[in-house]
Amino acid sequence: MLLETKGQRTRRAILDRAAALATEEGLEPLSIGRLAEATGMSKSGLFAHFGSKEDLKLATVDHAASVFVEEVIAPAREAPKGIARVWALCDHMIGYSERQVFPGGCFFASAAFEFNNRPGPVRDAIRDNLASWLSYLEHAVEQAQDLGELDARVDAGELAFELDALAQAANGQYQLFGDQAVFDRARRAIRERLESLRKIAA
Amino acid sequence: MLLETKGQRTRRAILDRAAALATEEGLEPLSIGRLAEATGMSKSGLFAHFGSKEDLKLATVDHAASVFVEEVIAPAREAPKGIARVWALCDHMIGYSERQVFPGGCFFASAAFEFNNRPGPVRDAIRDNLASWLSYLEHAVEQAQDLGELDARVDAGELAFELDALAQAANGQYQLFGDQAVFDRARRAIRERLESLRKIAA
DNA sequence: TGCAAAATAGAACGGTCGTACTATTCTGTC
DNA sequence: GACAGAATAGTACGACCGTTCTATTTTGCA
Repeated sequence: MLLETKGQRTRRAILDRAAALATEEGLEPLSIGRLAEATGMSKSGLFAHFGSKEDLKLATVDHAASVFVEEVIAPAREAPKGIARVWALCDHMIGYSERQVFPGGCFFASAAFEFNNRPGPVRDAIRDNLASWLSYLEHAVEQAQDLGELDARVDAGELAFELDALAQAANGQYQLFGDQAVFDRARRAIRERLESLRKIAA
Repeated sequence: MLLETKGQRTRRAILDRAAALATEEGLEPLSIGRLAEATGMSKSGLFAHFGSKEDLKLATVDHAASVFVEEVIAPAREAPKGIARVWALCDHMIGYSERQVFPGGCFFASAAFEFNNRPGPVRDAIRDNLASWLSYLEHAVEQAQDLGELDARVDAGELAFELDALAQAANGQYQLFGDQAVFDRARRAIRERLESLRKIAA
């Protein structure tokens, strides 16, 4: 038996397309028929991989989460703990938006706004993923503070909020205005904010 | 003849509901039937006010823009030019989100993400409104610099980007997490950023 | 190579969508 | 108070939605 059965391979291919299309057209309005057409499958053949559209949406969110980890979290983990890692997280977050890993920008930014006010498991999954990102960023800030690299008087949650806000704004404005300069703008703002809080080694 | 004919009154009531519902359900998926039900009208009766759904969407965006001006721009214009007005713009922007002028948060934040990748007049209208907000904020920053209240070495566009990012993040996170503390968080970050750039009167 | 099981396709369902057409009710002016 | 025109309602249409059921093809191990 191969490492991956054919069904699993197809399923992953579907979810890849689904996550991509969801950032362009939205997760809810992305129809089974549209997705089947985009993957060259029949509606029912595709549908059989998921019990329902709700399941498809949930699986798409999960898939996008693993892409995010792969593209942002994992590479940043290679940077040393401290300011370097905080910076790496922000930089890779912006890079993931800039490189258009998803054609419509950050999957979770789009999905969060779409499901803001639609209670249910899909919204919960999106919320949990974003909360987890924010708390990971906050944790990295705390590490930098514990290492004496960052001013410990600033609230870690507050700083994480600010850094994420800048990265998110770059993502959103690039999608809307199409000007890549926003990425530099966000990077510079983040770098300057971090520098302003850097502690000289005692 | 009255100042406003009955048709105009109805039309405005429809657009009020449409803008509100759009922030909850989205502008595209908000159907004519759904909106008719919400306003107690028949589908066709409502539809007759707009030649097409596209027209309805465009009218809704215009209506939301006038609400935004009324709730954010106009009150901020009462603050004196300079740092005070920059602060007032941000503070009212956050307040407009906090008070839930639209039940699903800032109309343009939701709409921008929804129409990011859907070319057409609706996307253009949303983009133009957001561009106009950003340039107005930038202009206020420039005024504060010209008045010698703000460090003139910082790029006005860059600072406007940062301030807007913080306000937008508060809007987004509140919608998703429901914790009002993000508004204080954004206000504090904005206030501290402005204070760090305040120039002592020469 | 054969064969059960997995994967995919086809056709059909009730429901809702945006829209067009026609009929009815309401408004405001003379 | 009548009457033209505006405002609203009723009905119907084709298209697509998610989903179900049944048939067909493909897969991978015995």
